[in-house]
Amino acid sequence: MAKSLTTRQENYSQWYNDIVKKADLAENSSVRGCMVIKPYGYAIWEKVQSTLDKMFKDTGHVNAYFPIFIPKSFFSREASHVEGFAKECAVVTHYRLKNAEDGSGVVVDPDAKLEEELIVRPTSETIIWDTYKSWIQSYRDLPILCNQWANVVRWEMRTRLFLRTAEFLWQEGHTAHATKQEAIEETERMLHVYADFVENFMAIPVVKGVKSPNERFGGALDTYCIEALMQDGRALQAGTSHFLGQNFAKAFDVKFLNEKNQLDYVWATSWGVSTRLIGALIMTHSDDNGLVLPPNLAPIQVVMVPIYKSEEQRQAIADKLQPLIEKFKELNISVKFDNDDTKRSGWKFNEYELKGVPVRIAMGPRDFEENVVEIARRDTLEKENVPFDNVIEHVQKLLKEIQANLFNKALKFREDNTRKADTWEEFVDLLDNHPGFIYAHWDGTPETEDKIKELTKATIRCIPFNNPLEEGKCILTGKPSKQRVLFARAY
RNA sequence: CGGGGUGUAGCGCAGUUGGUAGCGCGCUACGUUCGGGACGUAGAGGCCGGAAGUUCGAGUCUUCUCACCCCGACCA
Repeated sequence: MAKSLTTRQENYSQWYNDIVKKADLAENSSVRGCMVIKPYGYAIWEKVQSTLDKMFKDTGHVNAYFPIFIPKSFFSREASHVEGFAKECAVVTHYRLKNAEDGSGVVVDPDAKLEEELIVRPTSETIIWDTYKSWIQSYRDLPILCNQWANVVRWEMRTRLFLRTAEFLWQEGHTAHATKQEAIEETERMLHVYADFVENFMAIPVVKGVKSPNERFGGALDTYCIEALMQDGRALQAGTSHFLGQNFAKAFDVKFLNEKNQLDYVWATSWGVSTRLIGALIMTHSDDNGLVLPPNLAPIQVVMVPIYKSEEQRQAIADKLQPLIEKFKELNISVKFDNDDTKRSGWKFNEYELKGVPVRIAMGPRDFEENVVEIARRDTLEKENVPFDNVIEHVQKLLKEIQANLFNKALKFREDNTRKADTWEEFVDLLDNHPGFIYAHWDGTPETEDKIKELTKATIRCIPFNNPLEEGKCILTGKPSKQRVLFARAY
């Protein structure tokens, strides 16, 4: 436990893979760079989906679905957008296979070559704006506030489960607005929705801010982001919200008539979070005993394990616990009663610990006699006996407490690993010896940012919102700076 | 695409100077157990990544090939 409060670095990647494997979340597929999300991992993603989806709808958004294939020519319409994605696109060139003449199996039919190649979407701005063109004529058609839950493909050189896979699941919101102001407000609103979700459901504290031009999304005028700090001291971008200006409207010629009967280009935003959030969850809360899930996101919030010697005992305990199970269900607390006779109780304790189930209730013959249950909490691994009649109340309170505790613990970790650097030597020393968030002065130029990245692998994670102004000198060039920005090595 | 590594039972691995394949976990059956991944006994499970070569004989040597992993470049 203490270990998770200091930065983990050695074998971090092995530690991470171990947890993914032991908690049965996902595995590498035999298909290059792709991931199989296993049922338990997917259950967590479904929790993310359903919660976010509700939040989107509460802010006026609706779901839709757009094609997975994007004609190649669409990409060339927005120059900086292509640049951002061209190097990692999967391309469909043919539409048919045939049996090889030498009988060696199937081959691509050379006669079935597509006239124009199709790109498997790495993101959907282009196909969506091509579609929006036909949806928008008047200011009365605006705003369009669409989200889609989809898979996207980015042909990454190196992949890591959840953090970077060739194919991943995400949601992408694409909105169209009549005014610049409204689009900016939407961009900000959705970033705050993300921050709200990540902090209050995933229990991961984030820094909200705006990206430097270098780190900006291809085609955006501004990229807002939430940045979290992982237990090895590296930053992870947990979500982004882009103000796209009129770039895509111009590229796809999407104009509308405003109230003054003037023709104008539509203003756009896009925003997304992906299965990468699961990676963030793992790297933020897990300890040496495995995954630790915040109650608000756990597919199983409470697991009940009976301990018994005989079939009669087993039955008696099951009968005794039954009303609790029903009560939990009534209260919308997801509960699993693991009455599986093929596994021993000790085995189950370990199993659910690895899987991060927040609360475990055990009842054995002794507890049965005394009319108590043993309640164990995953975050601190503490156990206590609770009178049977108080269980429901106790668990309700405990779930809230665990949720808060996980957030506070992660927040403390972040604070303990956030430092200021005033000189280059200090900056480099911190990166090597105290990895984490580093606030430092920067002269504001992309060249300097590039140089810093080249020298140290550290990047500007964001310029935080409400960043205090402060006179200083750039750590690299010594040129004047008006504020510190957030640096870190990142995933 | 550079640099390093690994392919042998479902998983993790061992395999000596070349002599016909083993260990741990898991799995199956039975019994004893059951309050933190139980134990015993008996089993099932392998063309040693693929191809070619050297040899009386190749998991082991040679060449080629394929796949995966790690470290870089790229990235949500």
